Amino acid sequence: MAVTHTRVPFTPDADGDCPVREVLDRVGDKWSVLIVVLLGRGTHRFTELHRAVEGISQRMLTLTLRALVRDGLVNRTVHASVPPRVDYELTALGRTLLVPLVALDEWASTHRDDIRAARRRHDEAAAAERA
Amino acid sequence: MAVTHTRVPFTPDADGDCPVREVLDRVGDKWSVLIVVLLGRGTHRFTELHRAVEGISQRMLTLTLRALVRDGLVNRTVHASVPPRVDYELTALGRTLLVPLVALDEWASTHRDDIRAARRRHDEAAAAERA
DNA sequence: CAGGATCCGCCCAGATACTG
DNA sequence: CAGTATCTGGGCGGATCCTG
Repeated sequence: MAVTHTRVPFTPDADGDCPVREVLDRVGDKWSVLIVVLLGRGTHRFTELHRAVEGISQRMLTLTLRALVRDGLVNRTVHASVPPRVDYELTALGRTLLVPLVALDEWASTHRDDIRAARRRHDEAAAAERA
Repeated sequence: MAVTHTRVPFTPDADGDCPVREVLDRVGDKWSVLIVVLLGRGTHRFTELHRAVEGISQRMLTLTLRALVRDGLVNRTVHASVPPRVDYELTALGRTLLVPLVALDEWASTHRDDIRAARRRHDEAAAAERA
């Protein structure tokens, strides 16, 4: 490969690997962020999450949670009882992730109107173009 | 439907809409973040970006840039010359986005080893399970 | 209740060829 | 140089059915 010169994604490290990609693959995921933020408000059970996230399929919830557990962001606790009860909660690591996510949330809230306005302007300009 | 109670994605607004989704659809995108950060370092031409991002197809670069321009995050400037020259640069809005993105970057850099370790632990535990 | 397993459609992204 | 246009497949995610 010898990718010499300007490989410039987000502070790539010496290994030539990009740490941000690993994170973004999780953040970029449609559901992960939602779930992390939700769990930031407290422990939840599977079904609670299923209802709360709304729109997520059972399958996706399972897969997303598995990935989060694997990454050490979420703890899964099985209570031996009938009916079974499984609790999900953020790990310490997961809670630290909450900070930048909230920053992003605030940016989104602050600038959503700007983005919408920009889109409207852009689309109208494009429409005028075609006319 | 009547999803009254706990619909809890990221500070949903009165409209029932989630501003974060709009942002995440962009941030989550594999390339957008890379390009925004790249442009954070200065103006670039199409081909420069194509080389720098590395791995991105021409098509995806075009589509990504279009979306960013539409959202008012990036300016596209066509210089009437031969050969043609098109410059891309962040808008003021785009530069404000840089801040939370860098926060995320820093989180990623700081905790990448934690995540890797967690994954290793998880995978080894799973392997031991099967044995 | 908390998933696992399977099937399947659809969309997205890559590759390729062409153009102002 | 900076794109557009078209085809194509692989994968992601939903729906459905089943289990401890």
